[in-house]
Formats: sequence, C-alpha cells, structure tokens
Amino acid sequence: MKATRNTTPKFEIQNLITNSTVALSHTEIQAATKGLCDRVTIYRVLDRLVEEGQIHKIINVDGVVKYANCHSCTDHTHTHAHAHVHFSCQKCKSVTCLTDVEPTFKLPKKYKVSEMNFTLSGLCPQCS
Amino acid sequence: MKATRNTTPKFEIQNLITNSTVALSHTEIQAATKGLCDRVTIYRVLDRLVEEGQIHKIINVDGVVKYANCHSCTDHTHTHAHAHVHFSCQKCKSVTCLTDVEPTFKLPKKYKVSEMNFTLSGLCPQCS
DNA sequence: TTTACAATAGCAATAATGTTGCAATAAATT
DNA sequence: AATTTATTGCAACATTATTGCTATTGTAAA
Repeated sequence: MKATRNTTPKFEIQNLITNSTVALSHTEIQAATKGLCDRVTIYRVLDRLVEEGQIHKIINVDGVVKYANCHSCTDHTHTHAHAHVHFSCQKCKSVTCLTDVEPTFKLPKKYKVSEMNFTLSGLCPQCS
Repeated sequence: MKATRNTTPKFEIQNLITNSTVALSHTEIQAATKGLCDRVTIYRVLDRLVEEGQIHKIINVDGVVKYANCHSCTDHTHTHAHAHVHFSCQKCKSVTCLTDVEPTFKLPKKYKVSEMNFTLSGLCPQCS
C-alpha cells in the first residue's frame, strides 16, 4: 500500500478531532483551523484519516457529514466494522458517539448485514 | 393552514413513490418522470408531500437523500414519529423500509429521544 | 547531509445538489 | 365566468464536494 506522511495539516486535523467530544463537519474543521490549509486539503486529509481507520465518517440525519475519532477501535483498518450508535441533538446540532449503547433486533431473513447505523435524535444533556 | 392543490406533478410523483418498493432519490424521480416538470418543482412537491405526511425523507448512510411513502402510518401529519428502520444495499444502492424490525436498546440517561433512525447496510435479497 | 522520489498541498475549474425570487399559470371556490 | 392564491417554470445563486495539474515537502536511501 501507499506510504503515508505526517504533515502539519494532517497532524492538526487529527488532533482537533481527537480532542473533540462531538463529531465535526468539514465546515467546522475549516473554521477551527482557520488558515492552516486549503479547503481541498481538509477534504483529502479527512479521506486519508478515514482510509487509515483513525477516524470515521458519520452522515447525520440532517445530511451533514461529520467526522469523529475511533475511540474504542483497536482495529485500525478502514474496513473495520463500526456498531455506529450516535446521538444527534436537534437543538445544538451536535453529534456524539454513544459507544455503550448496543441495540438488539431481529432481522428478516435473506438480508446480509455487514454494517449497522443507529442514530437517535432529540435533546442532548446540555440542551434538555 | 395553507390549502393544498392536486396538480399533475404532485399526483405523478406521489404515484411513483407509492408504487415503488424502494425509496427514490430526487435524481431517480427526475429520470422516471422525464419532462413532466422542472427540477425545482420536484423538490417543492417532495417538500410538500413530506409536510403533508404522505411520504418521508430518508438520508442514506452514503448521504443520498431518498423518499418513500408512509405505508403503515395512520397519522398523516408531518410531525408524526417514525421508527425508521431501513436497509441500504451496498451493491445496488437500493434503500427499503423494514417496517417489521423493532430494535430495542437501553439509552444512557439525560438524553431525550424524540426520533430514531436505524439503518442496516449489506446485501439485499436480490444482490446476495 | 544531500539527493531523489513519491506523497501531499495549493489553486483553479468543474460537478452535484439544493435554494430563492419573481413573473406566469392554473386549481378550486364563489 | 371571475377571483383568489397555490403552484410552476426559469434564472440565478448557494453550498458542498471532486478533479486535474503544478509546486512543495516528507522521508528514505546514497
């Protein structure tokens, strides 16, 4: 595979995401790193970090794309499965990963599930 | 509230969605109704149908916005809650509503949940 | 340390998707 | 048939994401 390099933009963006308690959008990252690098570079760094399994991509229920780090993942390949359980606050628009929640369900046969995405919407502790 | 009118675009689009076994995107609707009406009209008709509670909007895990009719909904107000359970096929990109699946979970306190969105990804019966 | 190579960044252009304003049209009520 | 106003079409604009290309820079080898 392609060798990866530690550049300033990559370092800063990964730091930002790691230290954030909520998932961040491209726009939010751009605002937080103001002038660090080009918009396009942010897109490409995010792609690379996802590819490396350092962070994961979340499509929120409102369609906004956000990124969060993989706290509880020991397997850092981009193919590793997430039991994505997220909470999306309808007021402050924050998206957080609820790593503890483990939903159970019974699936109709004939479907082959490789990934699950579970998002709850409502009010987060700060907003309720 | 505002009076709603039964126009040709609205009728055709609602028909299309109702008769489809899978959720449809704006692009797919535009292709299927080729020349029926303007792009913008489709957007507005979809908004109206959602507002009226005739259909619901689904943001797929890949970020694509799709629409499906509310089969099992007796309450046709746009505020009615859906126990959104969807299956997203990674091969044919189809999105279907699994109305039978009822996931259970235990939530960390302090969160006030008003809606849930549960999407399973993998291979649909046709593709597996 | 210097050289060399490939990965990465910057910039400009383009694409895809969705929104808004406004004049023209047409559905529904009288 | 006339009136009212929801709806349509069109053009312009907005946002978000992607691509091609050249310049730069990290990193490993000489």
